[in-house]
Amino acid sequence: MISTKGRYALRVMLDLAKQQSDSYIPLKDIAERQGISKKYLEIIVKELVSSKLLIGVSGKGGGYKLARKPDEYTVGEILEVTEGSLDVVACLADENYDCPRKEFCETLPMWTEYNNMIHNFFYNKKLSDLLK
Amino acid sequence: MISTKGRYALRVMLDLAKQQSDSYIPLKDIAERQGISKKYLEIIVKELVSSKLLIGVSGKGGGYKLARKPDEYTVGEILEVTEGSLDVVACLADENYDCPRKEFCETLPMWTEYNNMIHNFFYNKKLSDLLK
DNA sequence: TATTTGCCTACTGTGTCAATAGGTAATTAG
DNA sequence: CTAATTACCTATTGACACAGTAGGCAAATA
Repeated sequence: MISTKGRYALRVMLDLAKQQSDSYIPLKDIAERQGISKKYLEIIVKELVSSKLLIGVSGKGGGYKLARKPDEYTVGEILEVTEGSLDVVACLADENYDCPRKEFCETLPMWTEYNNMIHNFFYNKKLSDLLK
Repeated sequence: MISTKGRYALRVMLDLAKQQSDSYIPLKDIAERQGISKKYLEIIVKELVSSKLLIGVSGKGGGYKLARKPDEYTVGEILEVTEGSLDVVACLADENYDCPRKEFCETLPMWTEYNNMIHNFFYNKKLSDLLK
């Protein structure tokens, strides 16, 4: 399940991608356009800034803007910031977890296939692909 | 994220699929073979029984067995019982939720595509496909 | 200097996950 | 007929994440 965090993050990124001007956009404007609580968005946007996906500037005239061009983002990297990981089962999400059943587990191959499918799906989609 | 509930359910089904005899298998045996707490499995197996995926019989000589042949189950239906739903975003999982942004939402098409991909993946896989 | 804006810490209520605990009901083997 | 076995039922727990809310501090410019 993709949580609201990830979905909101994507909508913020798209909202900013549609602003053709290079100036900083206040979060208040984005929140109003998107119909999302500004307070809640602050949490999400903070993570996007610390992951260098957005640039934030304080003070009057400040706000947020994209750090790159829309076609230089994948949906995958945006979701990964807010969702933590796109891995679908604990066996694969936890790199240092060594499952004792992995050699003969009958379900692991399917989970691996599933995991790869999802990664391909989101990492082959650019932010710009969502703009119609 | 697929939870342990779903993953355990699949392993129970597979464990039973591998028993070629038609008799009832006690949960205790399955729990020991799979290395999963029997108490926890009870919860999961109960849901499988009430969904008619398994048949359970009480008393001495009782236990569980598959209700159909392994190639007559899809992985999707097994997971759906324990995971509640395979839908990946709230907008699509909730049938009677009418999102006011759906007509112009730029992310909805992607979620729909994603949702379809996952459904296809799991509903085109039979339980017997996991037996090697 | 006043206003705008991002940034920081903390808190809350709700829900689910992953179990555990203990008892009751059903069924058959001896 | 009785004792053993097995499923089934209700309840509880601790940990954690989600989806916010609240209030104040810091930065920067008009």
